[in-house]
Amino acid sequence: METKKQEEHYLSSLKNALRILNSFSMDEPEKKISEISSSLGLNKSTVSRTMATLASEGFVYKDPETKKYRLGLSILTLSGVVNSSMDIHRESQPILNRLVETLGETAHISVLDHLDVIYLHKVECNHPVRFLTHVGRRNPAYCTSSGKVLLAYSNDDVLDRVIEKGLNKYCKNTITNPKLLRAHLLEVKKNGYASSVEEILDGVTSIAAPIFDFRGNVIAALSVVGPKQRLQSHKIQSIAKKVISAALEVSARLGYRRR
Amino acid sequence: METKKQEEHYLSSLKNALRILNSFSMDEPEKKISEISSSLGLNKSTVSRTMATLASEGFVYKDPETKKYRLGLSILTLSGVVNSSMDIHRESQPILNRLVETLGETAHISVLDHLDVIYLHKVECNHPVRFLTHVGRRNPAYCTSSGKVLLAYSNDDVLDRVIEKGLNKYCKNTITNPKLLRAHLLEVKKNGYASSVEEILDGVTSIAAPIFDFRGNVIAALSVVGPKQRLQSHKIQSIAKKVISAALEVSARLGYRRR
DNA sequence: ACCATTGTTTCACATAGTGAAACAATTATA
DNA sequence: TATAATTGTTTCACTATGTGAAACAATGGT
Repeated sequence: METKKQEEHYLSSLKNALRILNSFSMDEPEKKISEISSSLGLNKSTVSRTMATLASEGFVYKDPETKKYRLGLSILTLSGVVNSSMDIHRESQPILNRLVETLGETAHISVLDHLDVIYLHKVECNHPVRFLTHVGRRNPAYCTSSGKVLLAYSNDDVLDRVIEKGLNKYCKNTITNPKLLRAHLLEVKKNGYASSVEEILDGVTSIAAPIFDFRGNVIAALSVVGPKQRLQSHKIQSIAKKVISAALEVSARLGYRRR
Repeated sequence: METKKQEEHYLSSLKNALRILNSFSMDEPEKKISEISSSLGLNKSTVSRTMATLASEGFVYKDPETKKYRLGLSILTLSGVVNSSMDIHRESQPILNRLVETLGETAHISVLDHLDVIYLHKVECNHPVRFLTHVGRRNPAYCTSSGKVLLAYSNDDVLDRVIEKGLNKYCKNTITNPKLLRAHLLEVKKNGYASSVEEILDGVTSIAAPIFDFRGNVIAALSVVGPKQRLQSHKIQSIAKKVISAALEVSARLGYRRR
């Protein structure tokens, strides 16, 4: 008991429950008790009681047909609280709307969470061909335009940790060489925007620019995403200009004053 | 026969944590340990340990500036799973977009959760004057158009429980008489739509129609909301027609075949 | 500087959560 | 239809775990 670290005094039954919740994903949106039990290495009865408690507060829902559990509406209610209590969510809405209208492509706001980018907000375009991004989605930072912007402007140790964790080749243009990545991010910071053409997914291009808070810190990125065919290479510069100015508009609304 | 016994099997530390999470709201998006402790009647140390565990899995986040806790990004990630695993969310998107464009008002998809309506999905209009609804919001069912639609098509015992819980006069036109409410809901079912003019909030009008699944059950409502001045009484019928047909389109996409 | 307020950690204790196994309830197979 | 197999819930005994009071830290306000 003496040598145990401080982090170990987490409440284990709660920790179990949260791990169970976090194990739900797009690929596995519904699960049976036994599946959860074996995949997380928890006793059947523990899982059973945990799920019953989670259900009692609306965090999961037991489908009466399939008898599988899915995430419940309390999650949705809480996500509404998260969104509406975020200044950036509110302030970016009209600017994103306008940008989507002029460019005809989907726009996002995203932030860095650990080593990933996570999408906070999304305004979809009307094009029939769209992508399967969604609010809350995580992507590796080093192969998305928004992630690269956020890395470019964050502390060096974040980048160090990203590199230490390893650079996977997701797609043909993914930067997997640490040196090249460092050089590329310096370039991104110099240009004030990042672009990503087939670095994470075939045929997908994105362009991102930083959003600053009142202190001049980069707190988020604004990006547009679309198929390579529509966001062609020779258009990237002019689109980037629009993305940068939209991001600056959001920054201004958050109290940022350009020097 | 099972309800009472099961309550004793709930994991209390988990239940505490979930109650804490559910206590976050639009009005109280951030809280200190002591506030949580006193408002929920939990010991300081219990709350402290619970929050630490919640933070370790990203369910809350401690603002380093204010030292207050707010809901974390895991919530957003999970809400993305909830949304994307819902057929209705995906299928309604283009239809809502079109409706918002033609009517110029905000549209929602909502469902019944216990005795409340809860908004699953929202497409906002471009009007500068909008309402503070948000995805995940709960409203009493009996004084919103979508709630009335959902009540009109659900089992009698749901309505009984709503009435038993009491009909509060939220606004000048709120129906607080049980008999009148029952009669009104029969009318709603006959017409195939519901309207609500200043039943929940001053100056707010909404119009809703039911969405059916492949079995012909009503599983959600589609509604438009706007200021009384724009959604004037004499226009309601014609707007309702459009709302009904949009709702039927969504129903068709979910496999509903009109008989 | 002081006291007031809040958050974290310690500690002893009793409760509350655990796992194995029994029991139900389904579902699959013969 | 019977039988086996799989899965979910409940029981039960045990002790690990979460709890509250109080001590300790860390701030903040006056």
